[in-house]
Amino acid sequence: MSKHAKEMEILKEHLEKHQLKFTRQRELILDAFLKQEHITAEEMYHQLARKDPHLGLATIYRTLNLFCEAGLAQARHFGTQTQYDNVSHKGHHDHLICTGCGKIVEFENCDIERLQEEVATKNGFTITTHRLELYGLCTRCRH
Amino acid sequence: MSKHAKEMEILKEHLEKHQLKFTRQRELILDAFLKQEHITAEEMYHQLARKDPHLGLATIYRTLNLFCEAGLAQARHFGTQTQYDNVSHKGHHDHLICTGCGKIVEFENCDIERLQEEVATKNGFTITTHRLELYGLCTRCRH
DNA sequence: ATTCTTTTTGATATAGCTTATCAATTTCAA
DNA sequence: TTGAAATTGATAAGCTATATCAAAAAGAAT
Ligand SMILES: [Mn+2]
Ligand SMILES: [Mn+2]
Ligand SMILES: [Zn+2]
Ligand SMILES: [Zn+2]
Repeated sequence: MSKHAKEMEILKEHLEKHQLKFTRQRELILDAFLKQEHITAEEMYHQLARKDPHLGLATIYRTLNLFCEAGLAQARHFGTQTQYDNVSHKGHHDHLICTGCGKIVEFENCDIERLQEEVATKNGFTITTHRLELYGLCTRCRH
Repeated sequence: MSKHAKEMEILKEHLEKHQLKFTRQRELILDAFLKQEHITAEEMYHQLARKDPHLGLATIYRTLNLFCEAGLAQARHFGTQTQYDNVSHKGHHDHLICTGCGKIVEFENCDIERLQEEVATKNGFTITTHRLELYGLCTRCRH
């Protein structure tokens, strides 16, 4: 049984349901993706260039977006770059981002989530999504 | 005394301090900017085209970025578009954004801010900036 | 295994938004 | 009034992501 059997199964189910095909590229990209917590399309492109020099950048983008539709990934826009977040094994969370070294730390805070709902209700809004990012310096970069 | 005398003064002080010049375009753009809470460069371009059809889009961008440096504006990236936020008369705040009609509501919540600091400290981070946006539907768009 | 339809891929063009370039113009201090 | 320095407007270029399209691959049916 492969290391990423469960996620591979989720992908295959999504593919079947939408009459899409299982390809060598999709398998390759999923394997690489699941080894990371957060990765950009560009990083993945360079990383996979070693395994398959002919893999196109457009295919990387298309496939990562496919993973988003299948619920395995989420696109996150941090600063200027777009990180694809491997959410196959985790629930909702927000991020701390170090502007020094690029380190990303995930966190969950129910109190903040609850206060957000309160703010929305007070203003007559119904929240569908939100975005909370804390930018700063990590311990190492502060020194 | 002009309606935007105070802000005009802030701009002039910034210009002097940085050996920049006070121009007709900067005055025109500041006047238009201060009438809005949030505006995109593109919107401002079209709005001012009536008053001065020769005003270039690059000048709009340059000038709005100048206002950011002078502390009169802040660039905010909501969804795909960049809104310039008129912060001349207000302190820190976050936003509720209606994905139906584009309405933007500002809010301040000390409890959320405090919890953010807590989260950062717990993870060894020192926050320099943050970003909190709540996306959803306003009362009108929900019906 | 072969055929055949549909989807996918890779190379590249294009889009959308913002900044860079640069000659001509304007500002403003001397 | 003069002249150095900054600004402007038109447009090219940069950057990231998507669109295009002919060739290739997938996979169901035979
Ligand atoms: Mn994450
Ligand atoms: Mn605002
Ligand atoms: Zn760091
Ligand atoms: Zn609305």
